Order: sequence, then C-alpha cells, then structure tokens
Amino acid sequence: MNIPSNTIDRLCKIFGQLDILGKKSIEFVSSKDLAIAIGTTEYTVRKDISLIGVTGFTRKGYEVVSLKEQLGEKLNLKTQRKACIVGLGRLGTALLDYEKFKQDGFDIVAGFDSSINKIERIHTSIDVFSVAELENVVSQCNIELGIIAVPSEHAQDIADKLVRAGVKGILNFSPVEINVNENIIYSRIDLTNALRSIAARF
Amino acid sequence: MNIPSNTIDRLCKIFGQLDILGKKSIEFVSSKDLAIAIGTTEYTVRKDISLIGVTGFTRKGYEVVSLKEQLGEKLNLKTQRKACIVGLGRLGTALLDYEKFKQDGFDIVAGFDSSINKIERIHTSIDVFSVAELENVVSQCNIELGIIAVPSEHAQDIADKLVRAGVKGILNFSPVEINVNENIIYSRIDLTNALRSIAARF
DNA sequence: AGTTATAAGTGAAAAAAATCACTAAAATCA
DNA sequence: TGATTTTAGTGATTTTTTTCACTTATAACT
Ligand SMILES: NC(=O)c1ccc[n+]([C@@H]2O[C@H](COP(=O)([O-])OP(=O)(O)OC[C@H]3O[C@@H](n4cnc5c(N)ncnc54)[C@H](O)[C@@H]3O)[C@@H](O)[C@H]2O)c1
Ligand SMILES: NC(=O)c1ccc[n+]([C@@H]2O[C@H](COP(=O)([O-])OP(=O)(O)OC[C@H]3O[C@@H](n4cnc5c(N)ncnc54)[C@H](O)[C@@H]3O)[C@@H](O)[C@H]2O)c1
Repeated sequence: MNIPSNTIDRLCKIFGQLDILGKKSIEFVSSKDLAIAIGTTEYTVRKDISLIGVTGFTRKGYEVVSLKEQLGEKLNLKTQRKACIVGLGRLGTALLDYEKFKQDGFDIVAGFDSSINKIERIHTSIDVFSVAELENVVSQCNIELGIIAVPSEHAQDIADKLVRAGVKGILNFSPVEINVNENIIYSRIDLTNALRSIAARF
Repeated sequence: MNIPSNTIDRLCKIFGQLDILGKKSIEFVSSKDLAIAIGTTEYTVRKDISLIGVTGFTRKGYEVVSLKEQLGEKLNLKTQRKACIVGLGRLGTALLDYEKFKQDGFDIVAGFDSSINKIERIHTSIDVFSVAELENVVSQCNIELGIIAVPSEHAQDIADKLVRAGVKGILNFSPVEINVNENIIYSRIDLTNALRSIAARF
C-alpha cells in the first residue's frame, strides 16, 4: 500500500518531533500532542500512523523510541545521507555551517561555487570546490542530495550537473522552477512565495 | 466565495511567474505553461484562475499584465509590505541582505538581535536594533511581517513580542512549532524537514 | 473490584481537491 | 472560405484527504 504524499510530509515532521521528545527522555506521546507539535489534528495523526502499521497504547499514546524507530525504517531516515551545497553566497554559506543538519542525518560533505575567489576566502570545516569539480566529487563521494543556492539563471545548469553526477534528490532555493528527470526527487523552497502566501491571507 | 487554501498558494506562485514573464515582455501565457512553471496541471491552473473570476483568451491564453494586476488585487499583493527579521545570525543576515524581497514587494526595514556585539559589527543598509527595542520599532514603523531566525528556544518568546507589537503575519525558520493567536497568519519553514521529505521519497 | 477517564483504532461520512470530458471560441492554415 | 488546431471554460466525476462518530482497551482512582 502506498502512503499518501501529505502523510509522508507529516510523518517526517512527526519523526522530527519524536527526536526532540526522545532527547528529553519522554517515553510516550499522544496523538493530540503530536498534532499540536506539527500543526494538524489528532485524527490525522492517528490515521497517518495507522497507515504505516504502528500501534500505540490506550491511555498512554505512542511509545516515542519505538515509533521513531519504525518511522525511520519506513521513511528511509535511518542512515546518514550525504549532501552538498552548490552556490556559496549568503544563503549557501548559512546552510553550509548549520550543524543541526548533521545531527538530523544530513551530512553536508561538500560545497561548490564558481568563484575561485570565494572558495579561497571561505573558512569552514567542510570541503569547498570549484563547480568544475562538481560531477567528479559528487559521484566519487556518493553524494545523494544536492542543495541549489545559485542565482536563478544557473539553477537549471547546476541541476543537470547534479543529476549527471548521480544525486537522488534536489532541493532548490532559487526562485525558478527547474526540470529534472522524474526519477529524481525534487523540491523547491521559494521564500518570496512563502511571504506572499502569508500576505495573501492578511 | 472563499478561495481554497491550496489555490491561494498556487495563485501566489502564478503571480510570481507572471512577474517574471512581464519583465521579459511576454504578453500572453497559457494554462499549460503556467502549470509547468509552478509544478501543477493545466486543469488546476484554469480552475484556480476561474475561481478568482479572471478570464483568458481562446487560443492565446491569459494576458500576463492584466492577470497579474487582478491577482495582485485579490491576493493583497499590490502594496509594499514592511517586514523585519529577528535573529541576525547566519540565516538572518542572509535574508537581511536579499534585495529581491524588496523588488517582490517585501521591504525588510529592520533587523533585531539580542547580541549588542553582533548589532555593532553588522554592516548593512538596513537598520538593526537590539531585541529590547523590537516592540517599539515594530509598532512605530507599522511592520506587518515578522521573520523569526533565532535559536528555537527563543522562537516562542520572539513570536509573542512580534504579536504584541502588532504584526499580522509571522514566518518562522526555527525548527519548533510556536503558538500564536489565530488571527495571526503564521507559517513555518523547516529546512531539515524539507530534506527529510525528499529522503523519504528515495 | 468497580468506575471513570483517557487515548488509540477504524469504518463511514464529508469535504476538498484534482482530473476529466466535453464545449466553445478564435487564430492559423490550406 | 472552410477545416484544423489550440486553448480557455466548466459541470461532472473521481480521487484524495480530512473529519467524525463510535468502539475498545487500559491506566488511574475510589
Ligand atoms: N539570500 C537569501 O536570503 C535568499 C532568499 C531567497 C532565495 N534566495 C535564492 O538563493 C540563491 C542564492 O542566493 P544568495 O543570496 O546566496 O546569492 P549570492 O549572490 O549571495 O550567492 C550566489 C553564489 O552562487 C555562486 N554562483 C553563481 N553561479 C554559479 C554557478 N554556475 N555554479 C556555482 N556557483 C555559482 C556565486 O559565486 C555566489 O557565491 C538565489 O537563487 C536566490 O534567489 C536567496
Ligand atoms: N543556518 C541555517 O542554515 C539554518 C537552517 C535551518 C534552520 N535554521 C534555524 O534558523 C534559526 C537561526 O539559525 P542560524 O544558523 O542563523 O543561527 P545563529 O546562531 O547563527 O544565529 C542566531 C542569532 O539569533 C540571535 N539571538 C539569540 N537569541 C535571541 C533573542 N532572544 N532575540 C533576538 N536574537 C536572538 C543570536 O545572537 C544570533 O545572532 C535557528 O532556529 C535555526 O535552527 C537555520
């Protein structure tokens, strides 16, 4: 049985919340509390969790550790995944240095930029390369995820390079949609649009 | 008649695309091309546009300028809106200096941080203040939108301050959900979760 | 031990969203 | 001019998603 798309997204959020609860040594959590934490309803949480076949305990809720474990299994979130960032400008460098990604299972192992100048000046513990080396480095290191933070006019070109190098997924921060082969998992975060979506509801 | 939530989000994307097309002096655009640009189907685009009562032209598509104009009207996107950023760390400063926000109608007029040190060292054309001044500045300047880029443990506190100061909307980049009065338009972008949502589909 | 309250599980219903199938209009082409 | 093609408009249908209503289990309390 295949899991609906919205459910996958919510389960990912639940996974994140379980991680937080686990660190606080909280043993059980109710569908209600999960609902509040991820911004949905208790019904939806229960439906979502039932969909992956996990059951909770009456009057106690779901066991945090075990639910997280099983979600990790079903959602492919158990193994650390290698990622890279292309475009080391303001946004790219902010992302590059964000340690939490690693704690959460995403290991940023490389950064790329077209400006040699920038590459030389950046100081970070992560290896940075010229974009000319992208295909080599990405395929050599088995990087699975590419994060695009280049100006929009170069986004498509970078996406093509990433795909040729063998990434499985792409997250695009540039404000244009790009085309990728349909076996690549692709998603875009458009911050201007996020602001517009808020303003449109004023 | 009230517009469905998904439709609002898509119309915002369409608005952004129309802006791009307008700058290229493209006069007409088909539902098909809009669909490709925003990642949906032509049926959905037509339904969405029909919902706001705009009509296109057979065999030509929609008139770019006029559709954008009418969307701007319906979606409240015609007036420049003032925004501020709280938390001038890596992410906050990246956002602070992103000129495109202004071009797109979001005028970042202030930045706030709790570290006096940071405030003094930052060099940007935008006014930066101590977070102690937040409520004063935000209400004085009639800032409508607050962008939260502080560590998660302070997110709720900052949200409360923003609400007290009178913002209408909040965009939260911290990885925890916060509670705001339901008349505040609230949305959260969780980058870790965005990566998880991709990995879960591998 | 019995009662009560809490919380999951779940089929059914409702609501929302997307898609389809068809119509109509108009530009283009032969 | 007439045929063809393209594209919007739209009611109907289908699919998806969410919510509801009710059942069941069990922890906690008296
Ligand atoms: N800064 C923000 O807050 C922000 C917000 C929303 C969206 N974005 C988007 O994110 C992207 C990056 O934004 P930014 O503000 O960091 O821009 P920036 O100009 O600061 O950085 C862009 C970087 O990309 C590099 N680059 C250019 N072409 C390249 C190529 N072909 N290959 C590799 N690197 C290349 C540049 O050298 C530069 O370092 C843009 O698409 C922007 O629209 C940024
Ligand atoms: N950097 C990233 O790429 C990234 C990615 C995803 C999410 N985030 C989230 O965005 C937020 C900011 O991340 P960052 O990497 O920029 O962190 P950062 O530590 O670089 O910056 C945080 C800033 O907030 C300021 N601050 C702390 N408490 C404050 C308060 N009460 N009021 C005002 N300012 C305060 C600090 O002085 C600092 O300048 C965090 O919640 C983080 O989890 C960041």
